[in-house]
Amino acid sequence: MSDPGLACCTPLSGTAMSAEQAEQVAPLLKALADPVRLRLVSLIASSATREACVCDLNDAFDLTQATISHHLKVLHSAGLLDRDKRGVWVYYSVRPEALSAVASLFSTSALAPA
Amino acid sequence: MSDPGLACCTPLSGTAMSAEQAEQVAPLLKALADPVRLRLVSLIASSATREACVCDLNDAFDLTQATISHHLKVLHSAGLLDRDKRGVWVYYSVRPEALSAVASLFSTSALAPA
DNA sequence: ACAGGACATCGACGGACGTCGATGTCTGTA
DNA sequence: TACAGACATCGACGTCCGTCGATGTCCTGT
Repeated sequence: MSDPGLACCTPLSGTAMSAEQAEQVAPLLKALADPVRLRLVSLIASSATREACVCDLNDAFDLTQATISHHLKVLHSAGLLDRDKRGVWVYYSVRPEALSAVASLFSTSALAPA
Repeated sequence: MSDPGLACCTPLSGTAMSAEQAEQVAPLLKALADPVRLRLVSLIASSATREACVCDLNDAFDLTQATISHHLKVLHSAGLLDRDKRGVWVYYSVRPEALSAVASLFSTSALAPA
């Protein structure tokens, strides 16, 4: 709200991300913005079968089973992981669409570095 | 920690992200995991000169100047924004290295969708 | 039917987060 | 030198987050 003749800079070109788009993507980033959850997704994504059962994920961390279950729930609620119960075990797999939705933020959208 | 003969799945191939790498990138994601901060970075990155002064950024939101200043500080502390005071005004610009560090997560690392 | 294991849920606790009004600091101008 | 404006900092408030122990639910083998 500066004086017209005293502008400090050009008034921000209009190709930036919309507020709605930001509100949509931020929860995905928030779900990933934790070291444990980041490693969880990475462990599942780098698995040979692109999925992993909770028991093996538990063993990869020095955390309680309740805590790992909580983090998996957060990732699942955010739409980043799929959940598949097979018998006694539960298998989580990554949702490529969700991950690429975040990836496109940094390549094609207004956040592209170049 | 299941019985050897009773494994529920292969014990997670070893190409996943390290704990140290996760601890390093998570703060960057946490800084971006907010709608306001996401728009701030987008506004600055999409600006013609790749920078923006705080006064214009203030006008783009229905938030207090103190709140915007706080968000800019968070982004700056995370290494995502550069700060340059020129006279009365302060100009923020994106740090391409930081942004591409996050971008590489989703393209080349263990989080790549394909 | 029963026992045991895999996983989810609950309740609680300490700490971090987003926002605000008020105030401080610095810079250019009258 | 005094003033006004741009931006940062401070202190406070309510809310959300990460973690835990305890408990619940569901499945499988005996």
